[in-house]
Amino acid sequence: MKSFRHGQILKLIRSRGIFTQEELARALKELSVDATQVTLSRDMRELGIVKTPEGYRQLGREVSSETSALQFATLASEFLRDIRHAQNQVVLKTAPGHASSVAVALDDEEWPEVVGTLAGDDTILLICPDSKTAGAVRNRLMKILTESGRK
Amino acid sequence: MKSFRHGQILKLIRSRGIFTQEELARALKELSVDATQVTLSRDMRELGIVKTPEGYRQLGREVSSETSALQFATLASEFLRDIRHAQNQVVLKTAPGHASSVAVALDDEEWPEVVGTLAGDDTILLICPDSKTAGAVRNRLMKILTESGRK
DNA sequence: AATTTTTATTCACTCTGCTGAATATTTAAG
DNA sequence: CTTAAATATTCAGCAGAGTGAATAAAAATT
Repeated sequence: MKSFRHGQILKLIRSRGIFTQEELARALKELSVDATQVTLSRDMRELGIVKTPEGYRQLGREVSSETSALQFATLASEFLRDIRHAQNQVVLKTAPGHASSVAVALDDEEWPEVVGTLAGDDTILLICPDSKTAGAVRNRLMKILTESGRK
Repeated sequence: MKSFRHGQILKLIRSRGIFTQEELARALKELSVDATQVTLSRDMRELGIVKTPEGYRQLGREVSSETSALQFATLASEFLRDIRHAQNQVVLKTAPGHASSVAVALDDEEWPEVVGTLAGDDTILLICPDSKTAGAVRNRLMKILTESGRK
């Protein structure tokens, strides 16, 4: 529900003026989305929404920093199937059709040791500066997998 | 971990003969994947792997039937941001880059009321036979969202 | 400045998916 | 047919994410 609620929140604050979180809660309810003020407060932060005299507004982009790390780990443990290392590249295999999703989540993490990312249907190619770094990336990925799922 | 383990299992049974689940467990361990026989038994079923005189073999495709329903609901509640209905079409908005992932999961469910699916970067277009069906699809999707996340 | 309104935080609960230990069942071997 | 090996199932525990009630803090109003 969270993501959909986020979508509806953005839609609402763009289309009309919303001035309090309680008001937002009522507006969401009309769209079949139930949420308390507590939840909305969290959402505001996660979406990077601020209060202005003209109502709530989203500034810049979503605050993905805290979210994305979790998201990549989650997606990886859900869809990542293989990790291979060749020269300065790391090749990831995912479940069919899920490569771009995993790649986007990884991209959001902005690893300095990854120069670029290319996603096909079930394959992701990571370009690293050199072979050694590629190896390190592979290890880092493995670690994420074994640590998140815990066995 | 599960998905990666699945990937490694497939890699193993393709590259060399594996004849028991205990043997598989040992082979996996060398790839840094720990799993008990219980887990492997489940994996065999989920992957549609059968035992043959020449070792384990995967037949046909993955048995996604039980898995995919969960997977779509999970992905939808994670990435779906908006649902709109126009004529015989339903347009879904997702988080940037995650459209194909959600579309694939939905495709796997093989809803009879959806004639076809097209995914871009953050948008999915569902084609239905007619406007009424499209409306029903929208409702069904909404229901999945509100029921899975439970408020 | 005092009071009310609005927003943020803390804490605990729930729900879901994954896993393994113990155990039952099935299959293979003798 | 009996026994041993391999596999499947049941049950319970664990961990992570999301949420709300109660409450604290901050902002706005008077």
